[in-house]
Amino acid sequence: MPDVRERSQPLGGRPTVDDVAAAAGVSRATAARVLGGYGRVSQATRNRVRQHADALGYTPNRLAQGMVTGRTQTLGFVSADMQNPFFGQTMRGFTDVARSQGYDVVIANSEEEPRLERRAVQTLLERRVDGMLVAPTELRHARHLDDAVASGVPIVLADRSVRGLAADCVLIDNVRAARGAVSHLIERGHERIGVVTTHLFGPDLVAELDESALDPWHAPTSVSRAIGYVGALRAAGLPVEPELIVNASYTRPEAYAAVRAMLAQAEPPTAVLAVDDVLTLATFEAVQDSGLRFPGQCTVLGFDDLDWTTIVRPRLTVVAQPAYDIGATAARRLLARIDGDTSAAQTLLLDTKLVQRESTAARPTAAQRRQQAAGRSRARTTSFAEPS
Amino acid sequence: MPDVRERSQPLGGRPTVDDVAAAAGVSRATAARVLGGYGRVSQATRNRVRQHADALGYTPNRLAQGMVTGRTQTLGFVSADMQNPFFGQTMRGFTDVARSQGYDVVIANSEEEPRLERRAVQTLLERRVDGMLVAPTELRHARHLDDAVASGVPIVLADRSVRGLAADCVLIDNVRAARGAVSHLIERGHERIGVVTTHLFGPDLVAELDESALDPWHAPTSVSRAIGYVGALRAAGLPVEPELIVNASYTRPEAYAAVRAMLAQAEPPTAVLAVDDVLTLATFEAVQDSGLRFPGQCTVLGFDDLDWTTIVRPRLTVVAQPAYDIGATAARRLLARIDGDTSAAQTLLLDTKLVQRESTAARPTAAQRRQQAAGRSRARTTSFAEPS
DNA sequence: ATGAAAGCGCTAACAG
DNA sequence: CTGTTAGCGCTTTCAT
Repeated sequence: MPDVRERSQPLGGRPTVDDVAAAAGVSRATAARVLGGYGRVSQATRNRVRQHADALGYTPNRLAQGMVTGRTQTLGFVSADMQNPFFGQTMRGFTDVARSQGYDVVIANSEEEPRLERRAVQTLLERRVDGMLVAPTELRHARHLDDAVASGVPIVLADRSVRGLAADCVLIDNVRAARGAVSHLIERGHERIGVVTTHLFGPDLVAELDESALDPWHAPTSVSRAIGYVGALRAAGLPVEPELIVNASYTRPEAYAAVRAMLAQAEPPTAVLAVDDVLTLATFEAVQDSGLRFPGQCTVLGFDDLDWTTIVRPRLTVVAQPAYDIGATAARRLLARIDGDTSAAQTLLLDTKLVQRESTAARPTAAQRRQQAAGRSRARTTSFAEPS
Repeated sequence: MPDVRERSQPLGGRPTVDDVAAAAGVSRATAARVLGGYGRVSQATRNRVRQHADALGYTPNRLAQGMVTGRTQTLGFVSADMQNPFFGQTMRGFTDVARSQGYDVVIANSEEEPRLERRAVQTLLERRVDGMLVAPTELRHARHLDDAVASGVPIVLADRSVRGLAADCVLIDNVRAARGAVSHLIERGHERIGVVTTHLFGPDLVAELDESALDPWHAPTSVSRAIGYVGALRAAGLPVEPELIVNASYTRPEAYAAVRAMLAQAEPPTAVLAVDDVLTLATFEAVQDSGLRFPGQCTVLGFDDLDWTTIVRPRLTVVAQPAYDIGATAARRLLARIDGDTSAAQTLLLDTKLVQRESTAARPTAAQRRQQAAGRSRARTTSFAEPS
């Protein structure tokens, strides 16, 4: 058995390959070969080196390895907010496949701020990550990403894509997903359907939301989804009514108030699509509190299949995004690039799923449809039973 | 203006300090001094170096820096599951303060598996992180953490603590938090209170849950909270009834079933405490579906203040944990250690908050209390209106 | 104020 | 199969 203290460490100084080599009585190269698991070494010396290595408590230094190999076995992940469930799942998928291939991941969040995103990307570059995922903040143009791509670091965009950027991209077809959801509502007999979205900016929302007027591939996801909503109505020959389009700011209280306001109009919608998890929460609450209890009077169809959507009664029908898969797929793309894939940048569209639950099980009643057609005053229904 | 292509890079090879030095016509040391921001350099040469640096697109190599300085400006974060909202918030707090001090963070999740945790810690050690947070899986003993501490890397435990480990620790007083919640229920007149927890293991749950029988500081959080529940009942002179203690496995469907079963007994509780977010979700759903509508018949008090707790009516009273602060505080502790703080390991107890909302606003009715006393058959109430 | 030289810990030819 | 020799890009004495 080798001695445990063959060479004392000078204060936090961990043993190195040289220490192990000296202890085992072999050259640095040989020790490095067995410790690093490359080259050929006889079984005998291999054992001896290993023995001394863990007697000394040897821990390889990845910095040094990266220094010479040029690979750090590290991937970067920059998203708007790791706390958001969507990105949380995406991150999970990303790290899972990364780890399965021996990669670790360093994270950074941009908070939707271009400045922070730039800084994050810069830091990752300094750390010499082997590749990075970014959920970009600026969709029309991102100089720092162009530079990064040009420098040769594999980059994969997730959730959103940047116009003209030559990088792989993993996302869903937001227009299609929203269109499918609204079509589902139309099939179930709804004719007056609202939408709760955000990030619209033009003075004329309806015109803005025409698919031909705006490139939905480089627009915020909420806008693309609103475009899908309009598309579905148009395809069904239904009118697009500005008063049914809620352009809320991205906070729950404000979205709540905006939805309540929409619901308070003379002819409220019989169904409303909310285009992301936060808006879904706010919309659900607003509909519930408005007294327009669904699914009888007003149905909610949400985005993102979070846990709570199944504890409410009726359970919510939602458009589920493959968040985990987006992350996992992005990581795989990155690893492929790292392994030398030099094919043209590709955009991977992952499927969304309309999870049909009770909130859209019922169709509007005959009375409601009459009302829709005639435009009478708002129907009343019993509100939620209050705590006794 | 310096030339943009002063020295061509041989294929992904980024410009180095030497390149910049050559371009600027100074020595490597001088260039390094201005680029690294240390030592004294005249304003004139400093400008010149900077100029050439960004003309070349110089990006410092942190690996090399770490190699020589021994500091990587990196912190590690290993938790059970980054996807869990609690850890998501903790991670956010952690990374926020880390970044504010120029540190990045690499993450890993243990999935509650000791083997994965060990591997994660090992990897972080190889990466020479300057410190790491770990939410430990094994609470009685963790050799790998002892080793890590011994090797000199600052470690901070979060959410849970390991017996006998000489490391800083940031968590809440779980016993106290649960006791406070149950006391709140008792004050509101409840006398028959249930608890939904997990990870209990003994044959005699009640005996096991005696604070004197088990060290709650090194038990799973759910067990510590159950101990707090028992403590509150005992302090109020109320009996601890085994049939009111649900020991569910940590999955929503199983917890749901277990709670339904408890609720189906002849004398259901008038209030039940769920000790974490998942169990709260399951408990809420079970109470709702049981027809024992709260707060009239049965009240739920949950753990973790998630978004959905305010969309249900009545809104849920919960014990809120300072998840973000746990992460932020842990990071600060780590940074202090890195900066040379050699004081004894300290345990920081952060406050929880009982967020009182509607679910515990009402007291049990006279009828219920009579029933509790007499032990009659279960009361019936109108169930939720079903979709029409 | 600036330069020269010596490594940090490891891998990668190239010899033997 | 094993040893020798160069560095990777940077910081850091120690001189000048």
